[in-house]
Amino acid sequence: MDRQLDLDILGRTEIFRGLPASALAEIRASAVRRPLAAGDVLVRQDDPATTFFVIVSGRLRVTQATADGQQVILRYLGSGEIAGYTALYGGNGHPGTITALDVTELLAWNATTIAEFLAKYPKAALNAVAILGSRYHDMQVRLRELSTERVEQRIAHTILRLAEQAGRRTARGVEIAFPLSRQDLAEMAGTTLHTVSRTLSGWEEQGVIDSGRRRVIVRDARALGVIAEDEVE
Amino acid sequence: MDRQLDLDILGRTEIFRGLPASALAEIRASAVRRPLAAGDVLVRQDDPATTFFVIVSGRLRVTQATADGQQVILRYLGSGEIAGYTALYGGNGHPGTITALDVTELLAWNATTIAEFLAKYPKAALNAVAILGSRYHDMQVRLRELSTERVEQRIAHTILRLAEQAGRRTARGVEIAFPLSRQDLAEMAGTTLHTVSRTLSGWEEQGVIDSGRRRVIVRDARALGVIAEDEVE
DNA sequence: CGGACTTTTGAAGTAATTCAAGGGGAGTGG
DNA sequence: CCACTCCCCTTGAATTACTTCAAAAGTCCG
Repeated sequence: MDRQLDLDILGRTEIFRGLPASALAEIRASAVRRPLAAGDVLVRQDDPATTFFVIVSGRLRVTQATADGQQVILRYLGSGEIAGYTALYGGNGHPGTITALDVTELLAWNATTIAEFLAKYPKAALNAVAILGSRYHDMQVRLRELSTERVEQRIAHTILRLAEQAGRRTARGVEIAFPLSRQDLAEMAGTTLHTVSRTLSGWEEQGVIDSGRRRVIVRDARALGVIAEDEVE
Repeated sequence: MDRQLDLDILGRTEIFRGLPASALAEIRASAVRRPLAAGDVLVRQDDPATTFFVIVSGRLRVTQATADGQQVILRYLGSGEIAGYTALYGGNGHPGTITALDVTELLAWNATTIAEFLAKYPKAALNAVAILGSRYHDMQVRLRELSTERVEQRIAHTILRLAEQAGRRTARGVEIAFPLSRQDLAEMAGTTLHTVSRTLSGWEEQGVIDSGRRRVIVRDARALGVIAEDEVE
């Protein structure tokens, strides 16, 4: 029964979507459940990529740090998404540190098992191509934003993206469904928490957003979109 | 004979590496040769991704532009590399504009053909996973650099990367093997041509590099590495 | 040798960071 | 239930790294 549940879930993940039940059963048989508590570290930056994960439930954050401790948030991961993609192709080491934000449930395989599975079921390999292609695409867009936009636009784009990815409709607007501090936003938008704080204060006054301690609610997504796109002249 | 040559070349490309000769012959049979002159545009940003390319010889540049004309150089592509990865999985549209820098020779397939090929030969799909994974990885590193480093370090990292990717040993040092203007460097490092010019002038005085009109030669890679890594305190 | 790019360099301006201090909420422990 | 503590957030003021503006000097190519 638990098995059955997992098969349904597996069949809806981005990597195993579209596979026949027999394949799902096979991959399920070699999986290991891995529960995490909030704050647990799943993999550390530069660790060898020996394990591949699929997120059953919960939320994780991927960060990359510099030698002197500054860090950048590369991505948030939610249920159905993969973690530890480097294990799919024998890459060098994990590009970042992955930390659980909530209680999180994962399925885990070792790198060789998953690689063999991709070779056996082309659909899974094609899913992997699509996942990595679209993540690559996202990064290109973020890189361009970081290069060409001013801070206010970048913060706006960051919030819009988070709202789309993890937004929850509420009475007051679209709320980002996990705790998000000023510091977190700064590490996504490439700025400082001070600038984020000042910017959000301004938007709050204009009624564009609503925010509090580690909480952001988008009240007027359209206005935020204008801020994000508006080129200054 | 021409066919034979192409099979050898195909077998050495990042996407078709490791495939049996029969598979290579099959993929060659459905390929179309596509020659480009310097300056030709292969695909335009946001165009639907209908075609997939492998570079036989030459060099291309991938840029992404904003609505108001600012642009960023996402990547340079050389022989053996793929272009138009979006066609591999039916992604939305090309993330950037791809322009030939030299006379360039490509092989082209339409998206459905290449997708079927990946499904038929898992090794090719796994190669694609590795290619996209490593490009994704590169972008994560660049994003982190752009977020946390100051301009001088970013320019140093950019030049070191280019020297590694397209460096040619010469008597005076490692020369970047294609024309590279201050503007180009600025669009890779996220700054302006003025700042690049000033920075290179300084390095030239110190004997770290040698440069001229659209030319950069790294004389002292170690010194450049120190500049790139040195955190300011 | 003319003309179009590319590069250089100075000077002024500014967006955003850094420095600094204080305030407020949420949770904990007495 | 109140007080204490730890984060997180806010806001001013000073600083600065970098851009923008401006002009001139190279350099390559036809």
